[in-house]
Amino acid sequence: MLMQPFKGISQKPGEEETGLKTRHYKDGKGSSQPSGREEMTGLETRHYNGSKGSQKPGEEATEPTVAGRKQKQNNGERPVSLKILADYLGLCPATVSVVLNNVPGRSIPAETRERVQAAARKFNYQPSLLARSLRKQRTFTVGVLAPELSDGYHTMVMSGIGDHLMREGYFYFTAHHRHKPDMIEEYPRLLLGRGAEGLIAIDTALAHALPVPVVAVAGHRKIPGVTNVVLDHKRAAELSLRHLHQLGHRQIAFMRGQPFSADSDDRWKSIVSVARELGLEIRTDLTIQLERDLTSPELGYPVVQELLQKRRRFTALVSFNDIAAIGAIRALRDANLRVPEDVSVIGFDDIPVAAYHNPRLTTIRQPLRDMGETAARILLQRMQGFKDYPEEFAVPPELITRETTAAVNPRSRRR
Amino acid sequence: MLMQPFKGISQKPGEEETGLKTRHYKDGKGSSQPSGREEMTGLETRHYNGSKGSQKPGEEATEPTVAGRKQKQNNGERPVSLKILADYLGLCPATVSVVLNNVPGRSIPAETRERVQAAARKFNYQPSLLARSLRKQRTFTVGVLAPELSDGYHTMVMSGIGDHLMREGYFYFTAHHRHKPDMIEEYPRLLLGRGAEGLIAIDTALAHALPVPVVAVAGHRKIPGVTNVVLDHKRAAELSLRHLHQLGHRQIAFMRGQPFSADSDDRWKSIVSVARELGLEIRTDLTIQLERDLTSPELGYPVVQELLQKRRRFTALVSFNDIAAIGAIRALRDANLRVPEDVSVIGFDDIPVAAYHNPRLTTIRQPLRDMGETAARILLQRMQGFKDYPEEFAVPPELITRETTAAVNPRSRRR
DNA sequence: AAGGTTAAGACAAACGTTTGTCTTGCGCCT
DNA sequence: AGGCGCAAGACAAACGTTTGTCTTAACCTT
Repeated sequence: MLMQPFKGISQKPGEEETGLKTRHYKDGKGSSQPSGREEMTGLETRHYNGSKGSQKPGEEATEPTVAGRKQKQNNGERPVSLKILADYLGLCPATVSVVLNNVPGRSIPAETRERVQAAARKFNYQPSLLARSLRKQRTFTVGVLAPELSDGYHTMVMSGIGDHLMREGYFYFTAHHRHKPDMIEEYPRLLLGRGAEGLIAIDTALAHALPVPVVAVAGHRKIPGVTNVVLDHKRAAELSLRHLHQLGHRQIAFMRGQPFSADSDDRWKSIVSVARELGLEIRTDLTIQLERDLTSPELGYPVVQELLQKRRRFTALVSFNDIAAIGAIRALRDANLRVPEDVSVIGFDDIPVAAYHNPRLTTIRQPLRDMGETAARILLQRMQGFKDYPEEFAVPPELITRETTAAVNPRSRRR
Repeated sequence: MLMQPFKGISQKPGEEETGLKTRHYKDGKGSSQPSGREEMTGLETRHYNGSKGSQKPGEEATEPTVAGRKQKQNNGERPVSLKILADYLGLCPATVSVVLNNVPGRSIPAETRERVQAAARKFNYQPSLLARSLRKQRTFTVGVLAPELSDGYHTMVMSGIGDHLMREGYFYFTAHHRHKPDMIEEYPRLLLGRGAEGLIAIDTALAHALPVPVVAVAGHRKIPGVTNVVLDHKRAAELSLRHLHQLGHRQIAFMRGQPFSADSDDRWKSIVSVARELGLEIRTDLTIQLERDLTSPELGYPVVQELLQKRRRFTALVSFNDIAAIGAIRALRDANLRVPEDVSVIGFDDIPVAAYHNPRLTTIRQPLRDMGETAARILLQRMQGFKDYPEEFAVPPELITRETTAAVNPRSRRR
């Protein structure tokens, strides 16, 4: 009993420890000789150089085992740690870490290097990012906050975010808040507690900046220190209004988004501004205002019904988004108006539904996936200390011409 | 200089330390008296009982500061830790931890308790889940693996998963693999390295079980040890076929899903079985096979065109899913067939698009959100050591009757 | 007054890493 | 032979918690 076999990795019964010549990393607990270093000097060759002879290369990996002193019931079977690996190799954990991370400036002979790497493979060593994060004060993790996970808009942005983050080796927590203010308040804190080094908030009424970099996508408010990735609404308005204008439309109805949201305010302001440039009149009796919940299915239906009851003449409708446009089209059809023959309708977003709808929806495409990627990119830059970021980052939209817009029809049976 | 003020939380210039009577938690570095404990006994009142007098309640919180010896450049501004809080309170971190976690069986006087809680609030203390996780070997984190983040099917499941997990106080990492085998192999390992205690894989061709509990949703393969949450395909087939049967349809075309997927195999087997029960014939010349990529937009279009060229008579089409159904309907219309007057079409999934489509799609609803919740529930149970779980968990579908199915039309101009 | 009990909280070890510093032996130089 | 430089790797201290054990003073009992 002068020398125990290395703790932590159990030997197969067949192979004795004699051939292994492992060396103990002194940790003062496992070895039975408290001050036995001197006695062991004979064995303490710095260079471990006998393993290959006694260990057949093709041999199966022996099962790693928990190293705990008290050896609590060994189900649970913890994954093999650096320490266990080091014990097995007769090295100190630090050295193993150095090898596995290719730390520059540390000289490790090729043989040791290979030995360590082979052992890591053999035991399928997976470093604990938890421990690493704690030590390095760096988690490579960010938090993503969205109102909803089942909504096409948000998930498309998330998809872009995910693409970029994973490409850069980051992982992310997702949390959804359903626009509940207390959750919007609480989750960022929780995410930071879990080590998120940055936060992306999609379509969220964030209250304030945080002690980590924050990037918003279509943020509801402008918050100092928070970069807001938004659509270039001016360009969007130009695309849709010019399109309709070129088709001959002069009497255009408009749908406004919910109030108190920077995003929908911006959209509206841009429309007003571009309409003025084009000499188009925005009539209040042709303007309808959407209620709060923008994801409700038949969003556009009732408001357009209401509009139709006014019996005002219009040849085109600019919808706040695609969902509302679809509801609007249904309302128009139910009133025996054809789209696009009698009324042209243009949507916004280009959600996946839009291309499938019958008729296919003409719309302004928000490059949502790009916006997500952009947000992730900016966040990572800011996390690397890049200070010179814009307060707002506008992404250009695209006009997708499909089937719901057409030239004004002189023979149309309008009201 | 006999006593320094507590390190780690900087005082406002105005308020002197005299009134604070903090007590040093002995850590051997900050205090200038290495063996000065005896000399300090006069100050070492166990009960901290003078702060209220000198600290006005309404007073703003002083800014916490990094405690590091070397006091590296103090931007970065680390969040306040248990140790800092303890130093401030003149307690030991362990005690603060005990109070903040309400550890049972430890006696802490109410006054101390309140003092600690007040300080935690004051400095907005947020425990490091990282450190906690490392210590407790418990992360309250799971991983969620999906092919895609922008797809309605997957995100609806994710939404259910997220709901349940957050409700139970868990957070989760999301990773998407786009069906790439190497990522399907790699991500689970990475997720475990980050401390995930369990894994949910949606629509994924997982290769093997893992050292943590795994639950699949619509898993491609049956893997021992992995609970698979699937739709009750038998019931689904009954719902759709009985529906069409009752409407008088006898000549029915079928669309099969991609091969080598357990999920689509099960669907098909159930259809065959139920058709037999109902005495419906499944004709091979009315059966079309879908290609691999099921999320491609116009999935159903070409295959139905091909079918139509055969000039076989059929009055109804059972589609593999909603997306394909929409493509199919377009193909039918382009061939001057009306839906549902000439051909009834029934979809599968009830994706959000389905209700918006024109005509609204009759379909079999997969309770995707429920399936996600169920998967999360099962996972959590298994993580708590619950062993008695089923290998497969079937969730019942629902028939959603909308506008694309109708009774067989005797005056139909069929081919 | 001695001993026992208990309340309050300190202490230390541990979780699994990383990193700055230190030790030791070896080879080389003059 | 003494000194130097360097290669190889050990050592120890952190990162921020939690938890089992230990200490101390006060209180209680007889």
